[in-house]
Amino acid sequence: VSNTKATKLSRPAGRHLAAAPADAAPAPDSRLGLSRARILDAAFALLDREGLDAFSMRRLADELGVATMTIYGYFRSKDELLDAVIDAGAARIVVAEARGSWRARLRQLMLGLRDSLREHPAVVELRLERPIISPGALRLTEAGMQALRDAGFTKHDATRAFRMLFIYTFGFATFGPGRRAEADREQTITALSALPTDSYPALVESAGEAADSMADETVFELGLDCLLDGLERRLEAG
Amino acid sequence: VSNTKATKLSRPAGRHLAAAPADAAPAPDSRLGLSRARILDAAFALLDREGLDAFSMRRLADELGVATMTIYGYFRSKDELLDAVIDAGAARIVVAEARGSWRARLRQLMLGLRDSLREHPAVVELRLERPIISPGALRLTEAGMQALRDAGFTKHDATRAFRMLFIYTFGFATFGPGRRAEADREQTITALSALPTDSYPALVESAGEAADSMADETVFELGLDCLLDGLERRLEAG
DNA sequence: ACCTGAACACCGTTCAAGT
DNA sequence: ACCTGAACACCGTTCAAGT
Repeated sequence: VSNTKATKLSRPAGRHLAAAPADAAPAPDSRLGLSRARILDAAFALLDREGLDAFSMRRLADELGVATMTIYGYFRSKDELLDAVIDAGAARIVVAEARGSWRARLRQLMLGLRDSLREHPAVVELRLERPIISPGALRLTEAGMQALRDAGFTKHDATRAFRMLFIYTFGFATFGPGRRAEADREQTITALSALPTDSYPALVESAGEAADSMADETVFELGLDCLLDGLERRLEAG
Repeated sequence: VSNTKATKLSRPAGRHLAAAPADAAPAPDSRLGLSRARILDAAFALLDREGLDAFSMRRLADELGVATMTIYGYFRSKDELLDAVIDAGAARIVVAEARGSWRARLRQLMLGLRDSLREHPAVVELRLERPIISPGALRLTEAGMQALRDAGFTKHDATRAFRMLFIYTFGFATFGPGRRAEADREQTITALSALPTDSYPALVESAGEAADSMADETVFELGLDCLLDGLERRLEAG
């Protein structure tokens, strides 16, 4: 009942994976040793291994050695299953211990979130169509809100500041350098070298640097620190 | 041959929509008045109207009053068609005139990008799987690079700064308040009111503000200004 | 009760055939 | 030459039937 892939777990994947929300399908007493938890683990592994496009109920059932329709005894629909995957993914987000200044605490939280999202790209893809609020994700929000409130931000400003940091981090996980960072870098070189110098002077001049930035992981921290600079400035201005 | 939906066009949609890259399928001499441009316009309209999930080659063909396979005479595959949609979408991004300080220029550029992305959510969805470099998108990059180089950033720092702003803006378009902002706000209220006060004190205390922030459009500008603050600070520090 | 195969309404795409 | 229907290998899900 454990994940095939080694992942940072904030707590062991077990009972909370099996817990069904009130309006979800019930978990039957399986004859095949099936359970919501086991199905979710298999779904997670399949998603991490082959991505959202390759995921289907039929393939998941094959993976589990079970008829396709058997899964529908545990999850009402593909949508409900994917919602549960998100919940489980959010529960695996590492929430760092609160240490140091409000800046340091927020910085650590967002770096942890970035790392978690990088390990589960499918969760990021799924987020597109659903709001980002599940009990797991909210533990992170709680820690962030505590840091911001301790810093002196009002309730109004703290929620907006957290949301800005949260969206930035999800955005970077989505559009930042990914699995194909090196391929992206090369495609960028090709695209930029085809540009006419007279209408794209600044870009042609910096073509090498621009291509490198496509694979540059430190851009995340640059943006994060800039956001924190801005918050600090607003805090000082009152 | 014009779009059914009124959109900000940086230049009229016409010939550039029909132009095929070197490795794309050729555009035949149609008997039905079909062309790459007409197919792209229909695809754009369908995507904007019903979203990526509802989009299919069969539905697009229906829309055009044509057999499904006819489209394959103009685009080799669904993938090639969607790539062309992205190119056309990127070409529609409004690039503001360069006016005022470097800060003001970058700010305007990113607000224009945000507006363009909001009008074509499907383009954002498509971006997930492809690198963000097409001639249309690069006009924006060129304008941004000019502002940053004028400000005094090195080639290296300017590319990283632009990428950070670009990713932030795409992230906001993806994860920020969308069509269902009000629904998200309400779902958030529900989720937060179910939290136990003792383990989520900061969040429960700010539940109302947190829910409001889900639909708050001004968070985009808060983050943008924070990022620009950070850049300014780095510029002054040298 | 838990599990399953057949069937339905969809996909993208190949391929041979129409005009 | 441009266009098309049938066919293939896939989907998610319903529904009636197996054990």
